[in-house]
Amino acid sequence: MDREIKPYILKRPAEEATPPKLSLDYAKELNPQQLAAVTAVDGPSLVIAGAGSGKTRTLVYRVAYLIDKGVDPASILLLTFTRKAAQEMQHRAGLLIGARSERVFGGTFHSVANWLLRRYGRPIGLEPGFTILDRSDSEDLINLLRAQLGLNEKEKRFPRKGTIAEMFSKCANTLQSIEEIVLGEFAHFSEHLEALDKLKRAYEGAKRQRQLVDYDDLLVKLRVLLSQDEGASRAIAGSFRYILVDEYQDTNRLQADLIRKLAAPHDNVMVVGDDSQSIYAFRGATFRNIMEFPTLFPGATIYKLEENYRSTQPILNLANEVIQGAAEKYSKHLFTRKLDGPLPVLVQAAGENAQSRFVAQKILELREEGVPLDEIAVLFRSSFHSFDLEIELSRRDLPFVKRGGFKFIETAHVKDLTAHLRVLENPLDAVSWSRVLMLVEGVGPKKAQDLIAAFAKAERQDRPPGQCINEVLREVSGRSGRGLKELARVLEEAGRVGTMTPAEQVNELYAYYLPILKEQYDDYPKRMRDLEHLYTMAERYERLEEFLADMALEPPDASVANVEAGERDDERLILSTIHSAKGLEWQCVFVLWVVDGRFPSAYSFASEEELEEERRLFYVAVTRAKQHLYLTYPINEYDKGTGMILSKPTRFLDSVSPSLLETWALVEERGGREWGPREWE
DNA sequence: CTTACACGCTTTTTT
DNA sequence: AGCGTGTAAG
Repeated sequence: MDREIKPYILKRPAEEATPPKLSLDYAKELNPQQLAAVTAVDGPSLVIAGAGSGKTRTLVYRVAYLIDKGVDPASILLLTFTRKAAQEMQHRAGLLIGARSERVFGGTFHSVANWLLRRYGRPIGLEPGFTILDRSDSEDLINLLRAQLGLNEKEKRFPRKGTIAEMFSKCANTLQSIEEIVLGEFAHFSEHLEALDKLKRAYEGAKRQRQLVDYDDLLVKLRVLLSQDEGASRAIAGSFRYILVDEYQDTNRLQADLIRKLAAPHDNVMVVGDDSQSIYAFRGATFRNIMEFPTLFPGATIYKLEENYRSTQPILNLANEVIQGAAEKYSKHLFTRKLDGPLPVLVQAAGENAQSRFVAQKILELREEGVPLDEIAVLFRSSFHSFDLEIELSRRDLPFVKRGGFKFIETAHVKDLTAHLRVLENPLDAVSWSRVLMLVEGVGPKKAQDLIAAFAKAERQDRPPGQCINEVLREVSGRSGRGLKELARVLEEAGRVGTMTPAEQVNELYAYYLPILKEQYDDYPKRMRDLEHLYTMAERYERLEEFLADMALEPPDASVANVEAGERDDERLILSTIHSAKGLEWQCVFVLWVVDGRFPSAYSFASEEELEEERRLFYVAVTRAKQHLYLTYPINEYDKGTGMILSKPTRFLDSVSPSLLETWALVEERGGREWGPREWE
């Protein structure tokens, strides 16, 4: 029997329907200053956007406006501070003008440079499969070379690997020589200048030879490419006709120069930022970029966004007073129409645990009052400042996620497993090789280096490098022989080109690594779950190269334990370093450890410039709050680092009029409960 | 000569 | 918790 077949129409998603042309009423959706910036004509423009003044909104509408006017989305370059920010803007632009926005080229400076270098980098000696070194990888490589050059003979105190990496990084980001950096900022190591210079050359040579690229190199090499290879330079600069840069106050000299070069053919650059929120000087950023933009791009138009849509007047009053003390800034005056709201509160706690208990208790109260948990954030200067609070929150079953600080990808077991993936992708990667080899029983630093040297020797033109390496591994006899043969087997298995997805490769290597993991860590069950998490992340990729690059450039910031704690409840409290809270906002914000010595950190006491940066950091923290702001400071805390007893609130409140703050002191409840949670444990 | 392991010291912020 | 250093064991 024949059945009648009825057609059922599958609709195209709404976004793909023909988008309206210039249908947005820009004048209605934006205030006059925002509108002026959004509809600015071609040429350079600088948007000074105070905290909460609708900076993202302005950028999103600008993108929409350009596309609406007929600009090809693919010719718009949107440089943001995190890839998340780029995605969010693309999404919001999509809501305005449809799917065309997806073709906007957006990301961080580093991810854009990564993309361009893989595509155009050959002329300057970069193969598309190059490996990105994260900070600890580059430290490891520096350490290796230092040993090889015999520079760790300890006659005089030689800088640690971390310090050396910092020096090299500063050179790259501030466009200065090693001599300028050492004499200027590390004068106590100036006697080692010659050795450091030699080490720096060795480091650069080793990276070049082995197709390794550290974070700074991504930018440095792009700059080299733009100035040395005319073909690539024309192709790149020609494909971006409009450049938008977010968070311009946190760019460094190198990045400013890149923008200058990318925009050379047309000068269509709009940079957006707030000099008062510049908080990345430690990695070479300088708010002078924003001050000097009009010099770099003569004829730039300046727009100022001064209406704050985020915070109440009492919070803004405090913020304005705090930043009043800053030495150098574009003058701007923030105002709001939300006149009423509670005064910010300065809370004195008898100690760190009292502070934690206050925060936890207050959060429970706020939740009773109807404030959702994900509208509350706890901010702090340094990642470890929240350890005690984290324990307190777990005890009370308050779900939270922590942002900033230690990254998933940086944990030892995840690094171990990815090192295996990386040697498959780039057999020249000596840093990963040494990590991989040292995991084998009976192999230490010496044998690992010998093996890596043997790989280079065994290499022959007529065969793939992996094969030569495996032969070397198989020939080893003695204590480590068995382990190395096993390693060769699994690498061959996982390395079959083209037949395996990244996820399958992870799986293969996981099976090999598991016994090593169990041997090494007592808490291996937790770590196993992290590695399974790595597997699910790998499933999203088709190519190993892409997976590894993304892991280095945009590492997921929570370890699995945290994520799970959060997923029990879709509402979760945010704990975050102030740096990671940049650009975000909450109904209620707590700032921990607002005590002189922690905030500003005692490290910054010596330098006026660093103190200024801490002040701006405090300003950023305060301006995250919409309604409620609690600043807490424990007293009588002994600081091991400096030997000081910390008791005084941050100096940034010294000049603030008392009428702008409520002050509370915590008192223990009398009677019933004589014990604190500490003894109860 | 190497590897493995124990102990004390120091710890900012991140692409 | 991780790094560098010193020491015992292979």
